[in-house]
Amino acid sequence: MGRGSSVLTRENGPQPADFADVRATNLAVVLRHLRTHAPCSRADIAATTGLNKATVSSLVTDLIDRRLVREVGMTENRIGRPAVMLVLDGSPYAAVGLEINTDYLTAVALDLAGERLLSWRRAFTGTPGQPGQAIASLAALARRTVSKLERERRRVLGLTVAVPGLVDADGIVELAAGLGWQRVDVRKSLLAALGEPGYPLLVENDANLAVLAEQRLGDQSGTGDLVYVTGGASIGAGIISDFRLVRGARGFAGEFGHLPLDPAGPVCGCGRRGCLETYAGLGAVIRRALPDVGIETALSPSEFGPHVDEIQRLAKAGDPQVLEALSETGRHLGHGLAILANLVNPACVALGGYFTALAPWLIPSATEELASRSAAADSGGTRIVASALDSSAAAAGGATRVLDAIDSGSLPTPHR
Amino acid sequence: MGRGSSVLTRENGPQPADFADVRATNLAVVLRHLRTHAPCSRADIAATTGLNKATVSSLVTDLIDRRLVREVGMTENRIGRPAVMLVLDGSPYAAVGLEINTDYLTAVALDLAGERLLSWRRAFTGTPGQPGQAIASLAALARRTVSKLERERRRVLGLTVAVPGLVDADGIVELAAGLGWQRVDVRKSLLAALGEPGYPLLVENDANLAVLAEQRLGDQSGTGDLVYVTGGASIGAGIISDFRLVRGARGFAGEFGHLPLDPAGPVCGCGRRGCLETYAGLGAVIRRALPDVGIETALSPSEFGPHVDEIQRLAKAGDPQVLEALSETGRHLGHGLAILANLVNPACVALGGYFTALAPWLIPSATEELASRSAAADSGGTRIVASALDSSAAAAGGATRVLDAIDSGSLPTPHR
DNA sequence: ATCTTTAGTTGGGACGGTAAACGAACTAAG
DNA sequence: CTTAGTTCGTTTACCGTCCCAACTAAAGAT
Repeated sequence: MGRGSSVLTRENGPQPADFADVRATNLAVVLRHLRTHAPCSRADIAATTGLNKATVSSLVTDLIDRRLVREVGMTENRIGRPAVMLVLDGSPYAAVGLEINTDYLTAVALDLAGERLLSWRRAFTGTPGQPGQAIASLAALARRTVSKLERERRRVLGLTVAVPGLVDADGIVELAAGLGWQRVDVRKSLLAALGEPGYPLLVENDANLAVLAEQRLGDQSGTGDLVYVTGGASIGAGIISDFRLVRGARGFAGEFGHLPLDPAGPVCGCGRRGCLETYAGLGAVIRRALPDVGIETALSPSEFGPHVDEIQRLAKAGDPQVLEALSETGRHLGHGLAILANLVNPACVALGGYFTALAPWLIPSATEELASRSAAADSGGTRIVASALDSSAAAAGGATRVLDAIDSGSLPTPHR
Repeated sequence: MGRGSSVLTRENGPQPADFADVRATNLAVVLRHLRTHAPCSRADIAATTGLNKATVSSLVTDLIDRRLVREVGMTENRIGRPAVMLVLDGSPYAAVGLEINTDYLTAVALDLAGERLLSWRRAFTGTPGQPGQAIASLAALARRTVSKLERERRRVLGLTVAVPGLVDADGIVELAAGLGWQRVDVRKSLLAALGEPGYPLLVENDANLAVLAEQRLGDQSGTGDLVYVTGGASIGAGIISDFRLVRGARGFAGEFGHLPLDPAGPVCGCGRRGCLETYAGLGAVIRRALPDVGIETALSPSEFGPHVDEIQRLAKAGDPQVLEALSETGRHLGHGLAILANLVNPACVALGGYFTALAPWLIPSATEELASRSAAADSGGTRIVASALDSSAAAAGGATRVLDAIDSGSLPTPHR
């Protein structure tokens, strides 16, 4: 009745199915069930998924052979034969996500169970127009990460790079204003710098990856219609609709920061007037909340952190000027979110970046503004919440994306 | 590398697959191939889809048994054994779409091959706050349509109703401003009025159905990222992203008409200021292009058609005031579309409703505005085009939706 | 000790896709 | 007319996967 009728069908071109597909699908079903419900027994899996007990046994054997699943002890003190409990096997694999941003590089690695293996962050300042240096730094970080994981005898399942900008389907960065990049083939350069590694390497917009992380690792796991808003000098949105990332024809969806709110508004860096960023970007908040901070020169990205901390401190202390500044910022943000919500009607908007730290003071006015501008009653069900993830969200999303591929049936080979 | 890895996998909950799914998938593959490539032979299908010849034979036999496919003659004058050509069998089935709008009711029926069996339109004026009457009229139209089709010995595969408003996943119309409806359970009422018919009955937003029609029947067939904009007194958008309709958590996505363009703009019917509708809605165009037409009273919906015709005539004649009015309207429309395009990055925006007739004069300025407001170069690849469909687009989309369900593998029973 | 309950395995059956061989039906050419 | 060559579609044997039912296994309950 509801969404898709056949499990196996896709809407686009002819894609015939055979038994291998059935097997892959069911392996993935078991894997996903185990990811969310571990530890549990074969019998549990059969009962919950509807698969036959015999089939589950066969699937689990296969997954154990591939070292994706491990048996771990038995249930006790219960009527009947004790059950062998199963969990995802964390140890033999790792998924890597990297993020490059204006002032830092991040690396995150997750094991198959989603446990964080490492979380590195280093300061970084790229020279606009010189993406080569930045990619070299990124490659160095990738090498260090991968070799650390390989020293732990883990196999790297894939690596995804988050870039704050427009990334097309082939991993070419069309435009990244904050980095000063234009038409940079990050995927190709990085593949070359890493010596054509065996694992898949992908490049994706940072907000798109962050929303994946929010869906998988954050509070909103299980929500099928979700938006994540990055908050920094620039603002971007990652949109998930019906469990799928909205990328658009070229992969440029989610350009949220330059949403025009007011044709008579202040001039934005992009040359137009009244963009959301000029009202709710980090610069605007700092100007509003901390007017003593110099406004004449553009703030350096590395200065942002302390200012946000200061704003948070003052807000906690109840400073009226700061509270009003945040309330006003929230209203503008809510204005922008209302536009987004009317167009894609998410169940939830998660505020990331600097918004997360200031969320308690932004959300009330943003929610109010959203409600007043929503076509549907009750804001169409859209709630605004603070992201549960920290600034490594995009990198974590990159690793998550690798795990998603595994969960969708493209399993690693049975292990040599 | 690109989109999904496994054919059978969906991202959400555990959905095990078995043989029936394989069969359904492959039946659907053949059906879809035939829809786009008919007439063609079994051998063609096998070669193009990658399915085995024997499998195709078996699948085709099955489809012929279900009377979905028909053999039609042979190839001649060719080396080798002549091929038996196959086409979708139009005759035994029909899919029905209805539309209710402020001033008309529409019924469209398509056969399996997508050929139009009937296209009815009748004037209609509902009393706001009295949805019961309107539903009775709709039910009468549905009955007439269905009985005509059954007299032709066709089986109705399904019926979908398009409503210009917010429709949730259960077919409840949350709000339809133009009709004066609020929380009307159209699906339930109509099911009751039709005596619980055997075919599936669904209710959906008009723009959502129109975009399906545009993708399937219009010029944009095959495009996976597409937007359709309805243009009448109110404006709505139907969004398809990666071949799937973007509905949102409650089904309220695509609320486009009340996009705020300017907080200092004119007051809109919704109570806010500067909504897109006040700039690009039909009323605004008429006021701009035909200032002699009374503006003091709200225009009745039934008056719209002649005015649009008049504007079109004057535009063709080169009337400078009308050309300027359309150019300005196009600019505002482009402004709104830029917001939409930055968020979902469609390959194409199709202009429907009254926009279609006036498209030649709207598109140039709209395209220019879109380009100047796009974050990506080249407008992110988004083109603005006139819809190839007429005012029955939403109803046709309703019928298309029924066919989509068939094409996705939920085939009718083998025929008694 | 026996019964009950639950877990997981085994063997048989059905189903559907694959591959290769085959007959059918045509054209081309001697 | 005969023979070769081509292509279509079916037939046959095979294999992999799932399902079902019966079975074994291992515990607590009586």
